Amino acid sequence: MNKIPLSFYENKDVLAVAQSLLGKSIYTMIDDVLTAGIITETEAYAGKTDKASHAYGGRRTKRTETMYMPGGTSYVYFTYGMHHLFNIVTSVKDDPQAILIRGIIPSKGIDIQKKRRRQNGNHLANGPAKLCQALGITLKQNCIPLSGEIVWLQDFGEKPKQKDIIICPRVGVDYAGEDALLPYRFIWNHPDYKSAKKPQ
DNA sequence: TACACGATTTACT
DNA sequence: GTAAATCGTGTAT
Repeated sequence: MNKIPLSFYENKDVLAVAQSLLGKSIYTMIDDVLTAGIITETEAYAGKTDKASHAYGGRRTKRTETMYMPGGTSYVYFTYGMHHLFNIVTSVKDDPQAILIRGIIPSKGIDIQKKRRRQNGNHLANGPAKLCQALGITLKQNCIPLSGEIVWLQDFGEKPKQKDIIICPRVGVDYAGEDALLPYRFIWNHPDYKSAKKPQ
């Protein structure tokens, strides 16, 4: 059923994985409901040396401990007092790299996603907290393997052409100083996807 | 214990 | 364009 194996996430090149996630489908089976979407926007967080990363400097806390898990583990965290953000841990155990999923095109269970979001159209899941709400992701899905039956990715061979990939700096990481300028954000310039935060 | 703030979204001027 | 919403987490007392 095309499920992506854990070995895919064990790649130490987080930028390569972040870019190759564009076009993959993310599935969730939460509250007995199946929902899915095609990944159209990602951001890489490059571990201990990346000032924008929660694990910068090798920081280990109760929250960041998930980032030190082996590649293919989900990292969900809660922020702004109301939003959940979904990440995929990559690389090997104790190398805290992760990829933030920033946008999807809903593809399965769209009515459910609209109901969860109480929204329609292209505002449904074009942001990292929006897609968590649409897919039903909360802290309950933190630190679980993406090889299971709750959250997983599938590959149908769909992927953007190189010319349709926009690479630009990450969003909302001004606190990271010069690292805020790194080109670690990848957007699929797809006709059915309009990022809520356009580059430039 | 206390406090400042966030890998955001939404509503409002 | 700006501001409010809202609380877990990290770091300092």
